[in-house]
Amino acid sequence: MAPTDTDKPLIDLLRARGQRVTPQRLVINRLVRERARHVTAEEVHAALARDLPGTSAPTVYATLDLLADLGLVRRIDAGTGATLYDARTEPHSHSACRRCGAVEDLDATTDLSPVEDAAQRAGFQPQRVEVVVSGLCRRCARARA
Amino acid sequence: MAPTDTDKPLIDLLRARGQRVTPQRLVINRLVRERARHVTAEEVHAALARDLPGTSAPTVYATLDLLADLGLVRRIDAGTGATLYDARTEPHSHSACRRCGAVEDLDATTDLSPVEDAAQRAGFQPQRVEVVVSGLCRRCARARA
DNA sequence: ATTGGTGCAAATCCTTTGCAATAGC
DNA sequence: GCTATTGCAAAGGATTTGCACCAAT
Repeated sequence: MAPTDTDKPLIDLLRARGQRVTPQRLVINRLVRERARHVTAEEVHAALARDLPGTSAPTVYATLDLLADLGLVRRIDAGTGATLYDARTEPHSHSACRRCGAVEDLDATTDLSPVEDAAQRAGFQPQRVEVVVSGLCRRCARARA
Repeated sequence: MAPTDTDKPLIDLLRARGQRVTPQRLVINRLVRERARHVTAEEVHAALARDLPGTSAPTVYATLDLLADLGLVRRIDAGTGATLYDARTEPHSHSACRRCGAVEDLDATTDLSPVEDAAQRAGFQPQRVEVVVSGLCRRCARARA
């Protein structure tokens, strides 16, 4: 498993936390990055069948959660059934189609600090703010008409 | 099943859509309203054991979704496992604790129209915007320290 | 050599589906 | 009476757990 540039941040973070560098972690990290955004655990698992056969579903889930903890990926709960993992970690919103489940990025500049402030005022310790617009994607809106 | 004031809006909406007025629908509607906010389908089902024994889980789910369709309740997907149903339908944000799963209302005045606009620009037909702040509630933040 | 990670299988949790029986309209 | 709703049982999908083995440090 020769280290690549993609691996470096992960390796450093793992070492810093005294956690182990395993092929599963490296490959899953690569997969999430090279794929289109918004992958499900299931999609990662399927892709692994090629790159690292024998990898188990629990390992995929554990590793994706680890990457999220490390800040390398972002978890998205768009209410479409499966949790999505996004290699794009900077703040952005998502649209989620109620009918087909498609989730897309939205580039909107909204100041969400009032929401975080409200949370803090309530004694809550905010870590992340998620904005999901639900409705109908272009295709499904057309199909309905 | 003597009609109450709580029932009226539901009855009117059902009639308008040619749908039937059933005891299950009336009671579930009442329950969601009289309880604290953010009830799960499971909680409603449990409460029904008292008010209308024998009601099935599928009926609870179908009815809550119907109420959401009618605009009488709001579905909330806070990423805490179960879908929540909220009798408070006007726009407001939520905080969701990563550790204990507690979901609370947040009263923050944020203009979310830029997000809706971005969605529309992308050809998406927005129906609702959901804002969820995830982090640690007061209790869990204290417990961790 | 330690012990954190992994794979396997099974369990759990939430929700939906298929179908016959029931009850609104 | 017609057909939407219901209940039952069972299936389904996503994720987690328990435990023995393996491999990174």
